[in-house]
Amino acid sequence: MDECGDAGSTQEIPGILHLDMDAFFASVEVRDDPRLRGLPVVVGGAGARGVVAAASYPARTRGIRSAMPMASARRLAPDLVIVPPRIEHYRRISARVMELLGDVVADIEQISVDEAFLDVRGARRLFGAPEQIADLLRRRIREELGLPSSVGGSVSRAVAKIASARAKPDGLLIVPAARTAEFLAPLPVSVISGIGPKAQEALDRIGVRTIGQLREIPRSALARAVGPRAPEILALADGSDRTGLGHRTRDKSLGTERTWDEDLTDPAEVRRCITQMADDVARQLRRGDFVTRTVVLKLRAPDGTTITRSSTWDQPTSSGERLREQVVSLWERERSRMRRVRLVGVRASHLEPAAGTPVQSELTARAAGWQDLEAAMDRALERFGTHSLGRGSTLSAADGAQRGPADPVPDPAASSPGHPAEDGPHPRERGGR
DNA sequence: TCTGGGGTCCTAGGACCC
DNA sequence: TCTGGGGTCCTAGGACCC
Repeated sequence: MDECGDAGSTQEIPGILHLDMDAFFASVEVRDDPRLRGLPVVVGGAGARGVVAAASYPARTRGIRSAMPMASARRLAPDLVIVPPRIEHYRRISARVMELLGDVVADIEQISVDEAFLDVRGARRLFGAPEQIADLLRRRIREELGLPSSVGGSVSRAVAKIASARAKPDGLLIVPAARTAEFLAPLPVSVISGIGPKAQEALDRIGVRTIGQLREIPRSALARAVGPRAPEILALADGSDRTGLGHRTRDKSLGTERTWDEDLTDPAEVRRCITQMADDVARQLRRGDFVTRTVVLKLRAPDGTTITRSSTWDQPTSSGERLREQVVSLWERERSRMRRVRLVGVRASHLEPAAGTPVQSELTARAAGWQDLEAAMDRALERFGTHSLGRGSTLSAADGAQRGPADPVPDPAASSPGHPAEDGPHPRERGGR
């Protein structure tokens, strides 16, 4: 600690913590099936185009990482245990984690299923210094949920997040204010949230690989490489960033997409698929009490070329009928150009809360009838499950043929309960393509 | 057997209004 | 008659994150 407490700002407390669950999905699966302990376990799709969503530490020592194609993971570890994801299960556990955090710290910003920022500056009187609070949180999560987590602490959220990644697995790292620049200098620029593969490449071209180097280059060069975030990143690099907790805003879009192991070639099948997806999205809207004004169709060709086509209404809706109509007409305009399709997606954006939103202007008796029908279908689906109901046109002979990458292929070795496991993906492990 | 699925945010051009 | 600029909305694409 030598000069640490006073060198920089006077007594500045590194009171922003970032707590990240270690290999979250994978850790949950191992916890639930102790036979998996010590094995290379991944959670993810086992199909031809599946990827790793989370990898246990034994899997990581074999070189397996999140976002890696499952085929590559299998090559690295022939004895790989592949567990299909149980997203709902992880969500419930995530909620428990957040409850535990809330028992100790009032100021929390959850940023994903397995991580949260905490401002502990107000909890010191009751629970002690940030280190002690972090220990307490990690211990409780371990004792009550049987799961490992890591915590980073700093005067800013960006540095706290970097610190938690350096602390993994199962560790704690607090960076004193005065040591921030020194801590960051040797780290690769890729640890910065927002520096993805493209920005990294651009920086690499001008000889910048570490945060220390990044601090030395002219602002204009930095701006060219990373765009409008340059000032923010510069503040981070020199340790002056003081960004604290943000506030969660409500959802802005919601959707679903699917990649096929084999490309779709039959237009009727594509149509059926987007119809079902539109219904599904509408159902999610109603469940969340949302209406939408914009629906987006996403198509990916076999070569990876991706297009989106959207359409916006004057009045918001949550009607599956309207989404279907719109998304099918978007498809009709593109189908001649997209003869083979690898991915199809439907998304609703410009979400608004349903309460108080004037419903579609043409809410005539007929439309009202549709809404009643859809509400009844929602209730039936809740009771009997997803496969109990469907519109006539979506239930066709081809239905059984909708094999997807998600076909749970329980890994040969493990007759495990099969679920995904994920480690809080490390900051740089996933990237855009 | 080369690349998932859920999202957010930003940019840029065109249309349109003033 | 010729000309401008700002603001906003929509669409499309892309980078990035977990």
